[in-house]
Amino acid sequence: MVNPKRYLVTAALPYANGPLHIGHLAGCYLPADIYVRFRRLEGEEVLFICGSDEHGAAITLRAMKEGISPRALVDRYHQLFQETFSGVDIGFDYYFRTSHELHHQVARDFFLKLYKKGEFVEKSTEQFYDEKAGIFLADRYVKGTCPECGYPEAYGDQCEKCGISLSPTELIDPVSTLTGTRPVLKTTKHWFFPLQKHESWLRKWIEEGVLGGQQHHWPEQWRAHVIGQCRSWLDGGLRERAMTRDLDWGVDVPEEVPGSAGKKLYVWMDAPIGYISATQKWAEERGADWKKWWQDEETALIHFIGKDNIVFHCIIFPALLHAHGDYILPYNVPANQFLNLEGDKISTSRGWAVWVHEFIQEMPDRIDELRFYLSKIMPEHKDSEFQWSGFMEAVNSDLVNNLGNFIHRVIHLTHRLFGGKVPPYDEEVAITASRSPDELSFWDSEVLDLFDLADEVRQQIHAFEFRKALQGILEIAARGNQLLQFNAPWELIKKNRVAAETVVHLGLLYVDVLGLLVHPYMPRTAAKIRALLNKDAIREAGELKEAFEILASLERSLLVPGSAVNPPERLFRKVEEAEIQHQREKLQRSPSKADKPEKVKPSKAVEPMPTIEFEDFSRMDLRVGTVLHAERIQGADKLLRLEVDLGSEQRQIVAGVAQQYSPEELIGKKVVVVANLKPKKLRGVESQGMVLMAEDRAGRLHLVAPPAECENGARVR
RNA sequence: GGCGUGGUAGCUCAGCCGGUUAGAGCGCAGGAUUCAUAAUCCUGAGGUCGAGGGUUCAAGUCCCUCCCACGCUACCA
Repeated sequence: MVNPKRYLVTAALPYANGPLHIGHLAGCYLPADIYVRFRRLEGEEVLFICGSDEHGAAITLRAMKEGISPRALVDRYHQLFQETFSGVDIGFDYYFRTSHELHHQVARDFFLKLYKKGEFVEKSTEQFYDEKAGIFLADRYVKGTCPECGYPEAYGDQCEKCGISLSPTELIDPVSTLTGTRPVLKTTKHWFFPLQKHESWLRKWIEEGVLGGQQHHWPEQWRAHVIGQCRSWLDGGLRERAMTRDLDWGVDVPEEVPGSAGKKLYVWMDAPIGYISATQKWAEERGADWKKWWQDEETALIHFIGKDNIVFHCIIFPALLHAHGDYILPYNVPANQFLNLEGDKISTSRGWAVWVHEFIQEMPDRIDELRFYLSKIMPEHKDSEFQWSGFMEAVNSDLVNNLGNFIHRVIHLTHRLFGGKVPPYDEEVAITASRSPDELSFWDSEVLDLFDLADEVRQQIHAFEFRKALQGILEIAARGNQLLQFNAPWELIKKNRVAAETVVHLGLLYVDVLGLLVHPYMPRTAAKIRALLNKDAIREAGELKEAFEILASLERSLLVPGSAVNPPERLFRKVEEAEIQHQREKLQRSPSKADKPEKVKPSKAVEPMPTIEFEDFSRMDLRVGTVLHAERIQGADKLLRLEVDLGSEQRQIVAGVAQQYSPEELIGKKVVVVANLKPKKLRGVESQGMVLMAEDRAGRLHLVAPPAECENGARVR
């Protein structure tokens, strides 16, 4: 493709279990919105799609906590999202939701097609099952004590205290969060998508931009961290991934698939299909064609996301789309990094965030200012930080002093010197160049200068460099200020009226161009600028393209001499210290500090564990053994494979002590072994027991050594 | 632990394929100016380019090691 005919732009589907914060906005919604608006100003055909992601275990869990149905929870956030987006002028063409019946249908069809093509592998695995509730438990439904740090509220997929990722079977004393009962392991069947089968074409597509022998896109236009992340996945070897779950809230696995009862699509398969279903819904409502957006090679699909989503949008979803066969693949995935807040990570659970819906309520007249500041600090290539003092500085110096004041200045001069009418311009009269007070210039070269500056902005947007483009816009305003400063039309008019007229006309031209360029970032401000100049409201229908053509042709100005200009109006108001102080205090009042689970150092005292019955203890079969053989396990830097003599038998045991003990050190050592522990595979090697270790203050492990006189197989009790 | 991205003036960041005294904006200091929302314009001070090695006539810019931040991922039974 390489030269797209139209653009299908998506922004990550927000997950309906919490409100939106500024990080979400800066991460993908704002850049997507800016991109879409800019492309439309250039007359391109664009469709902008998004919607609420409403399935998954976390939503059921959250709903249960609040004592409401998942439906009610999802409805609440869907509503809030829509209000929030429209409150900050994120202008989706269609905002859908994955709980909608049409989406279910589309997702099921998608799955069924892959199933029929034989793209899945069926596999049975053991998973925790809640006998009381009668359902299988997703990882997050299982809670227990973290084997790493002893935190008693760890989830089956991760401990929120120490951050280690877990599998539910690793938890000590696992408990179902649904019923509080102890879950049992049970076999369940799932459909897996073998990503490894797609590795070679994925690599070519990502690294060279080549798909099916054709140049699909230019990889150098993709961000470094996006490609890097993908390469890291590819190099690490792709694996099969389960595409289904045992859940009761989500998209059903199609009934045509045998054994589908009770199975739902994995949310990460379900959600991106939402982009497709949303497009279909949009098309259905206005009798448009959705296929050209998803099936025409000349459509550029662009996913705006945060960096945590890269693998899904660059590897898994494209692989699914490709396997399906009917769809185009993303043209670019401009993922942003993360936005921090006042020195700390934004955290929904800790309440360390600036909520967008609250901002809208508290500062309803500062929406453009928020969009501006977030654009200015957008984490395009690395994490960045939102600071209220930064917000104040940016608004006051960039918007009030530079941009706002310049526009006000020009409009004011037009009224003061020329009775509020656009003055004529003279191509022959010499004026001082805006670029330097020592250079003479003329109309043509000044117009072309302006054109060049604006064109630079254009190119930056095309390259997804929204910060640079914004800088370029501010530079245009600064250039405008220089033009006025160097020529001083308020003085010049006394000696050379024609020159003064030309300078002010040029100033108005700057204002007009700024009005257009600023629109994607600050649509409200752009509307005010248009109104000042008495121009039609921006309809995002090629206005910029037209303006560029006129400027480049030098045949006429964008403004008609003699036409009226409205009286100056303030575009921006300074932010006072008190305003941001209020916001800072609000942030400090958040539950954040108190609740923040501190990262535990290994030296931390181990908390006492609950009392157990004697029988609980006696169920353990502890034996004395001798290490006969020890060796490293390939690809594992913490694991050793041990062969231990337990008297009556030899066992293979995997121990995570490679960093403290070398294999040689262990051979011949007497150890205490838990002999009746259920075997488990670690790094592909089965471990038939566990060697007891004591942990010292630094977290290092030491063998628990039985007395030398005990023989192998002796019981420990 | 592995991988990825980043670590450049007080702050926010540019610096592509290595090449003269390392740049911009904000902030700060001095000056000019008064048409404008005490705005603008000019000038200036400020950096051993995360640390340490190496390659080269020449290195923020390439290579190695290490440290820090963030993300992804994984095997401490």
